[in-house]
This record gives sequence, structure tokens and C-alpha cells, in this order.
Amino acid sequence: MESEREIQRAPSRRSSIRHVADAAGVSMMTVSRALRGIDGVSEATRTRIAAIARDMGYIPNGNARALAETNSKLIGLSLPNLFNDVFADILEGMRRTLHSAGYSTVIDTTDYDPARELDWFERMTIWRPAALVLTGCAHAEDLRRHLTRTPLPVVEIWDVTDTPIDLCVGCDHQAAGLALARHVAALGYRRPAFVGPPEGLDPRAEARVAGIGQAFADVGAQTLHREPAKGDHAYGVGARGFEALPKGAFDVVFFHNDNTAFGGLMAAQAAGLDVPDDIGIVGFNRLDLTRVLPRPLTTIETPRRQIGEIAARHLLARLNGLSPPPVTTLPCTLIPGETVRAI
Amino acid sequence: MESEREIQRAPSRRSSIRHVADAAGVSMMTVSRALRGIDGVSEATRTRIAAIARDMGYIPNGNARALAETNSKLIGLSLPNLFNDVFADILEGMRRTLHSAGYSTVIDTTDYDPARELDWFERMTIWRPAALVLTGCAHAEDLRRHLTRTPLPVVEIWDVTDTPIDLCVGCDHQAAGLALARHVAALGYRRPAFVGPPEGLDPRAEARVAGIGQAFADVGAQTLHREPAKGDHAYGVGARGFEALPKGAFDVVFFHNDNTAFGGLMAAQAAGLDVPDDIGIVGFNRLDLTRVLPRPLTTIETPRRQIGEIAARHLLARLNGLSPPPVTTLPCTLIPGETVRAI
DNA sequence: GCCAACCACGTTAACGTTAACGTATTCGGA
DNA sequence: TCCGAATACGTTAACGTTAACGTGGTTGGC
Repeated sequence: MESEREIQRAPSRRSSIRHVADAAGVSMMTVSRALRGIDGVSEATRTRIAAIARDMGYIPNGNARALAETNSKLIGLSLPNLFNDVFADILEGMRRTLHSAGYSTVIDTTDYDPARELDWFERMTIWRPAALVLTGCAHAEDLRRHLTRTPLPVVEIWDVTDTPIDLCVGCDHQAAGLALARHVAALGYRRPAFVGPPEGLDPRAEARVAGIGQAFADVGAQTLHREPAKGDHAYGVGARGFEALPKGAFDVVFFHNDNTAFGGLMAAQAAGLDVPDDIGIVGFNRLDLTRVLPRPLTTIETPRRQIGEIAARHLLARLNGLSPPPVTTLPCTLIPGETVRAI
Repeated sequence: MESEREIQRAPSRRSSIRHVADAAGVSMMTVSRALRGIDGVSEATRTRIAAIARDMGYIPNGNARALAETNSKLIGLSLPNLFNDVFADILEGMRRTLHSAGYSTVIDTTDYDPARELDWFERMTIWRPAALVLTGCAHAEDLRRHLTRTPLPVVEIWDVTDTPIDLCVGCDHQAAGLALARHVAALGYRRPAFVGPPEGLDPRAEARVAGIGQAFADVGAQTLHREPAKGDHAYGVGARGFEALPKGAFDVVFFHNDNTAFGGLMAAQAAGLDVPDDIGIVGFNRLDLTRVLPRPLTTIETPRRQIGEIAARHLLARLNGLSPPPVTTLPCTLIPGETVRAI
């Protein structure tokens, strides 16, 4: 006796192209052509078939289509995580554009782990995607070899590099760090610190630190101190990192991003320090959070949405047999803010 | 003459199960069984085939497999957006669990638009996914009809309902609003307002408002005022919404979530109001942001990660022919905070 | 009035995999 | 010594679609 709790759901009403063809009294090929909007079908037949297909609830089988066409309309996307507005912005920019061209995105996250990125590649390739998109330009050697060999279009986003695998759309984080820090150094700050992820975790941190360090080296300031911090969330990383800094040793603290900077801001406030009178605080990215702060955060705006859109456009061009520029570097915009001041 | 800029990438080294079979001197079926770990192959043959497949760089074709098995290892996931830690948390909870069972997730966003959710369904079904997961329990009538008829497992997450389509895992937002507001009302507050999305956009807002309103009605307080607010980002919504409230008309303001509440907090501060001395501020969800505020935000913690994990586990059970409970309601935890006080 | 071109469709053979069923070989037991 | 069962494979026929290549009928030009 069957369990009473066994849930019986409606049986599949499978309808293939053949069923539609039989109902319409034409061949399968005519249905295929009609539904895909391909030449060789009279307008009358096309509308008749479309109506029949709709009535029958026909849904094309993407797997069969991908098999016959030898690749699918899926695009694999690898991001470090989704707990960051940066990646949500980039993703949204890409998704819209790709979507309107009939592609679907399959996302996976790596948590900045190169091994997981390689794993992603292997699992994604199974679906014979139309293209692969990945974050940053630093990859495990194995993965890089695979990506170089694959016939698929590959897009690296967010970072830029001189040696792209295929296409690359991003911004120059070192140049952004440099521009941001030059602005701060010009105000008179000379004892800088950086709070962010430990070395080797996020390649963007390395680039930003390099840029910031250079700006201060150029004016003969104290060497940039790097304070590594870890934690469950960016806010805590910023707060803990700030608290770990030796008191009074620095006149300005750069943070890896705006969330971290906000954590630092709260820690400074808790320590009874005035920003910017006692210490300067500088973020990165210009996230929405910074737009409601009573004292606007000094930061630099990264064109995330635009990176996503342009990456998607270049990718579509590539899929259509064109040759978009291999590397596209988008400019960042300095937001002076009020968490640093002339000293 | 071909364009110099034409990028030539490595040609496809297509290797199918047949190539592996030929190289190993066995039939395709043996390779298929060996690689999938299915009985009927000797251990010696299995390791030999595995080695050959690896050397040849063989990658199984998921589309062909899905076609032969009549459904794929993809799971379609519909979320309102990704600019919200809530959905990132839920997604991360599900992803890990599904992933380790060999499933990949295909995400799409709807921006709270029922029409886009229907569109998602139609585009997703093309891939013959193993299951569908969608946010909330309110859907367009068309979509609901489709979902009821489909033989696929369907999971509704985040909200709960008495009439699930199939499975449902979430928390009771009305009960959470009630618990949260009872705590606030018990402190003596009697003139409440709510700032959040306009009516009809986010069903969770309706539920929370209902709960909050009831708590105050129960103590004979002033009727809950609802202030609709829109904007590019949650922080701005909160700030603009707070500013739009008639001055002095309310003693406590509930916000739709913590991001919005933070915007309101900043607006209150900008208006020279002390929180909680001049006005109470209450959030929802307990996002990470609230963990670094100098004065902890009064809010209620929603078990997002857990919802994702349990939803994934129930879904896997369902896919394995078991019958997990149709509806699972997870409890929320009141965080008293310090942005309200006894008055 | 003939032929070329074109239009609107049809046929055939993949695409790569797996479910279902078939078949040698070995082995233990009566 | 023979048989049934288990083991380790192999064969066949889908799964649903599309690319490539037909084919019959109409049209237009000279």
C-alpha cells in the first residue's frame, strides 16, 4: 500500500516539436524554422504554427537544441561572492544585456579560492556554455592553461591586465589607488595606513595598495602601513582592523572598500576620534551606503554597472564573429568627500 | 585577405564518450557506467577508463546527458534582486547544499515584477531543470497555474503560506513584525510609523505592516502610519521616507529593513534628532551593517542562511523520491538593540 | 514555350548520452 | 556434470532538435 503522504503531482504533458508538426500537418523542420523565425516558411504557415504551439503549451528543449547546435545559450559566470554590491552591480549590468540577446547566466561563487575557480570551470564546461566570464585576471596556472586552450570566448572582468586570456573589461585598481591617494597626499597627509584583506587573498587589494603606496612614496611620506584583517563580514573587518592600528601612528587610514571603511568609521567614533579632525578615513568603490552618510566618505567611484554592460556587449560581439578590443579600461571618478581635509 | 585583428583561438578538441571507448577498447556504455560510478564494471576497467578519460581531457556533455535522462542537473532560481544581503544569504545557503549534490543553480532576478517572474519560468523551463525555486508565495495567476501543473518540484522560499504550490521554507513575516512591534509597544511607544516600499510591490512589506499594526492596535495606540518611499537604493529610500514624515507626529519609526533603517537613522541625525531620546528607530532582518553601529539597531533576525540550507535539503529529499514537509516555518529572533528605549 | 531562379517546404543524418535489454564467461553447489 | 546465478560487459533504440541537402511547384524573362 502506498504511503498516503506520497505527493502526486501532475504528469508531464510532454510536447515535442513532433507533436506540433503532426498537429499542424507539416514537417518538424518547418516547425523548427517557424518558431525560430528562420526564412523558408510562409507568413501564413508561421502564424498558424505559432498559434498551435502556444495552444499545445509547447516548450522547446534547450538541451536538445544545445546538442544539435553543439553549444548552448548559457553563459558561465564566476564571482568571488554575492555579499558585495560590487559584484551585484557588475552582474546586473551583464545580465540585462545578455538576457535580451537570449542568453541565460549560470553563476557560481569562489570565495577568492583559486581551487574553487578551477572546480567551477570543470563543472561549467559540462554544459557546453556559449562563453565563460570570470572575475579578475589572476587564476590558478591549471585554469589559465585550460582557458587559453578552450575555443570558447572568455571574458575577464573587474581587473585589467596586459595579458588577457581573450577579452578583458575592467578598471585599473592600481591607477585608482594612485589617484585617490594623490588627492589625499596633496591635502598634507603623510602617515598613511591601509586596512584590508591579508596579502594574497584579493588581487585588487594588492593593486590598490601599490597605487596608494606609490602616491605617498612620491611625496616622501612615511611608508604605507598595511594592516591585514579578517572577519565574517566587511564591516567587522574594517572595525577590527582599525582597532588593531597602533594609536596615533597614522593620520589617514585607507580601507579596501566602502563597507570596510564604514566599519572603520564606526570604530573611530567609538574610540572618541573625530573624522577628519583627528584622523582621515578613505574608502573605495563609492557604494550606495556612502550616499546617506552625514559626512560624505572620501572614496573613488568604480564603474561597476558599466563594466558589466560593456563586458556583455563585447562578449555578444565576439559571439557574433566580430573582434571587440581585447582590453577595455574604464575610468574611475574621485569623490573628494569630507572624511579627509587639508592639514 | 583576412583581417589581421581576427582572433584565432585554439580549435575544439572534441572528445566524446566514443573516443574514450575506442581508446580503451570497450563499448560506450562501459565508459558511461565507469565514469558515473555505476555497477557492472570491474574495478580494474573502471580505473583504466578513468585514467584514459582524464588524459584525453574528456568532459561529459551535460546537454546530451540531460536529453537522454529527460531532465537536467540544473536548478532554476528566481530572486527579486541581488542588491540585498537577504537574498545573497539565502542563495549562499542553497547553493552550497545543492552544489555538493551535483546540481548547478541558474539564477535570475525579477525586480519584484510578476511579469518578469512569468518570463523567468518560460525561459527556465527550456532547460528542463530538475527543480524550480522562487522567492515568496505571491505569484501572477498565470504562473501559479503553470507551477501547479508542472511535474517539477517547486520550492517557495523566504515567505510562508497555507497553500504552498509544492514545498515552502521561510519565516512568518507578519508574526515577526508582530513580535518586534510588541516589544516596542511594551516600552511605551504609541505613535508608530512605517517607512518602506509602496503598497503592492513587496509582499513582505504587507505582512510586516500587518503584524506591526496589530501590535499597536492591541494596545490601543495611534493607527500605524505607512509612508511609501522609492529610490535607487534602500539607504536613500529610508532617508527620503523619514524626511517625508510630518515632524513630531510619531514617536517610533519602523523600517522595512535594516538598510532602510540606516538611511532613516542618518536622516534623523541630519535633522538634529537624537535616537532613541527624540525618536525610536526599528529595522528588520539584522544585517551585518547593524553589527558595527555604535548604538545597536533594534531589529529582528531572520534566519536567511538556514532557510536556504533547509530549502535545499528538502528539495534534495524531494528529488530522491521522499516526501519532506510541505511547509517549514523558521523562527525569527528579536534583537532588542538600543534605538528604542522605555518611555 | 522553355529554362532558370526562387519559394516553401520535406528527408536524412547527425549531436552525445543513457535506459533497457541481450550475451558471453565464470563459479559455486547439488 | 550440469544448471542457475552472478559478473562484466555489449547492442539497440531512444531523448528532441537542427544542419545540410533535397524536391516539387510557381513565376518571370526572352
